[in-house]
Amino acid sequence: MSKAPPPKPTDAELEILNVLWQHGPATVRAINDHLSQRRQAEVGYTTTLKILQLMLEKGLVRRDDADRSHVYRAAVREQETQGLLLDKFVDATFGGSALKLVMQALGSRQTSADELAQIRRLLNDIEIQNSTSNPDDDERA
Amino acid sequence: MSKAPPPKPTDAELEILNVLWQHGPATVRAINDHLSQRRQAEVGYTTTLKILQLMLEKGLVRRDDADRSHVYRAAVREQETQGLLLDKFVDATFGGSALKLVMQALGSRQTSADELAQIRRLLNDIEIQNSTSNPDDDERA
DNA sequence: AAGATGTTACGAAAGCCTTCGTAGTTGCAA
DNA sequence: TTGCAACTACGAAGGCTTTCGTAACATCTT
Repeated sequence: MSKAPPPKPTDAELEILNVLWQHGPATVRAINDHLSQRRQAEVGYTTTLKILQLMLEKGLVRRDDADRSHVYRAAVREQETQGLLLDKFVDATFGGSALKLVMQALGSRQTSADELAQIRRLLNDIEIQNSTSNPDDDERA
Repeated sequence: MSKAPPPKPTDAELEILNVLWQHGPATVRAINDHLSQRRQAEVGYTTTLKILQLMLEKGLVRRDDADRSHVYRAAVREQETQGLLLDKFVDATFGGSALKLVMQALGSRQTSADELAQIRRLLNDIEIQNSTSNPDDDERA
């Protein structure tokens, strides 16, 4: 008996969320301009409006309708949402194995030395965390 | 002027491809059994059949209809298909940054020491490749 | 030969997502 | 005040995906 979990956004909804995450709260007009720029063609204004209205019902965005031009802002966090989508994707495409996904992402794609270094740093952090807070994992060898 | 590229499989199609990749060529009956087992509930036999017929039209599978029970097999490779889906997903969800995806996958998820080691090995391989075949990348520091 | 069983082909329904047209409203300008 | 421009709300169409029912056909058994 409480707030329903925020649902998985669709493609168009995710595109809008990306705009909101990147630029902060915005009017339909502003969002629509960003979308039109990001794509090849113009996006119908009412299309963007409609999707935002659906997103409002789903709880993906909030809006401030004090002014005539309503201002929308993301109601879900970027990392959480990405994590949710990632889970589904890993399940459907890689049988739930995050390792396979990472291997594929790094393997079949050119990765710069910079990025590799960042990943190395992350690996170190994770291993430190594993061995300090979780000494019984499987750290032999 | 030639063969159209194989289209992006839908969720149900991907599920079937996973069965075919894992078990090799199979009849509709066998595929349907696998799907029913993998899910909670029974999958309608004709549902599986229908999807396979659509996949055949799209070029995602081939079939041998020499026998009365046709035998289907994947017509697209696992790695290629996963790579295709991964590209779309990275674009839509992480703005095209494979690095962000990897960080998220490794960060918000417990990863075993085994897996970390495998990733380290892959990183080494990649760096070796980068520095041998591409000495001018950006390897200062 | 006849019937039961299993298989393919096909049509269609239901649901979801995206898109857009239209109507109604509000605010501003002349 | 009248008219124009911008905005919201809403309905509906179109497309795609998934699901299933039904019909037609082949195969095997008795």
